[in-house]
Amino acid sequence: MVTVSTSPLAARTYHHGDLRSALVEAGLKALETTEIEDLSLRQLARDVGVSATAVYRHFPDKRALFSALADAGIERLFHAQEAAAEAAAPNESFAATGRAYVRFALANPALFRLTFAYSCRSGPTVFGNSRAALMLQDYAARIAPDPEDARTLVMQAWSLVHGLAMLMLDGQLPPEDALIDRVIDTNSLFGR
Amino acid sequence: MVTVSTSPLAARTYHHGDLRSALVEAGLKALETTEIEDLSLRQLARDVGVSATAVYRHFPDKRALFSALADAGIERLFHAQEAAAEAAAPNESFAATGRAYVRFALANPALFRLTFAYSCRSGPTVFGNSRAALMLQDYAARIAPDPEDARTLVMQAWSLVHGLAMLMLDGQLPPEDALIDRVIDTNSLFGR
DNA sequence: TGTACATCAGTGAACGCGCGTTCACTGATGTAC
DNA sequence: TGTACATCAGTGAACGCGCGTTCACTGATGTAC
Repeated sequence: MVTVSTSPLAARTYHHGDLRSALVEAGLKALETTEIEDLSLRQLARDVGVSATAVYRHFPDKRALFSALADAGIERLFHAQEAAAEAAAPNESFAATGRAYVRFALANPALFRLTFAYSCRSGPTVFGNSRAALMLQDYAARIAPDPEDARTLVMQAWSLVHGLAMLMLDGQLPPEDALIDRVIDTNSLFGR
Repeated sequence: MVTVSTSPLAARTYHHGDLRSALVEAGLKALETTEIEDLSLRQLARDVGVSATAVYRHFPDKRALFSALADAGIERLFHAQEAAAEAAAPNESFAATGRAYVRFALANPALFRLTFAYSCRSGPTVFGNSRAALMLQDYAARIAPDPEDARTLVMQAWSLVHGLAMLMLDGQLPPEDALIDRVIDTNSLFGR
């Protein structure tokens, strides 16, 4: 990767794929160390080695760029949950996906926040319609045969993990691993 | 209340109390119609009818001003919960406080968000130490005799209501009253 | 095979914006003697 | 009772800041004939 050069072409830091995905990658990278409110369109353009105006060839405005980051965030969150489910014992996998949700939030605080701040208006990839949500609905249907009960269970489980994640991110609850395990316990909560 | 005038003294919109509380009041008022990121120190000063620099006589910086707003938000949230508990049947009052928490968030979205965004570093009034939290601990101790269980129950209940509130605020779940009642159901969740 | 032309992803300069904060100041108020 | 003085909540001008977005442009690429 060429990072700095006087030649306009070599100054670009993206070689494979187009500028669009390079910007998204740079955004994900930046969110590892930057708060949402300090993340700017201009900075991402700088990171990629491109003028700020070049961004407008690929996104209508800043919001659209951030929405693309939110989509990527949902995808990553889902993969984290999927991996956790596969690693867990079958009767523990429901709780495992919930715990993975919270741990993902703690590991990627800025991305997690941006995901929920920008996904709601981004169109078809609202979390409620994502693959992660479908997985959750699957689990709920297995525990609660009645569809109405299952739907309620989905919302309860989602609220529980989302609330725990937010409270820990906001410093209201200590972000401790043991605490996550204790709070997200399928058996004690949604008693068998 | 004098609102506009060429006389410097009459231009002030606060008559009773000091500028500090006038600023907090103006902030609470502004949060009814303004997003957090559009709320500025300068605007609040303008609302009160005072120069921006006057604010610095009462708050070291913008963060401190916003933290004062967060404190006021916690207080209001607690009162909403308290009122709901008193209005409910005794065996329903635990759920009632939780439902009031969510309804408060929906009724005061910007204030609710600011409360949690700014209370964590504001010092002694972190929500975890507030009167609202004490009330919650009371309920939990009544349901779960074991102190460890009670502590877990506190965090589960808080996470549930906080998560539901955030998901509804972020447009991930529809902000419907019936849904709040169904999700926050003490009996089905923390079964007796 | 060569030429004319459309396309389109980039460029740099410029725009207007409101912000948080600092500075030296003013002028009313209260108090000590 | 009058005077000198400290206090302190206000003032307006100014600072530097980086932002999102618009504009007219350039220059490489591909295609039609």
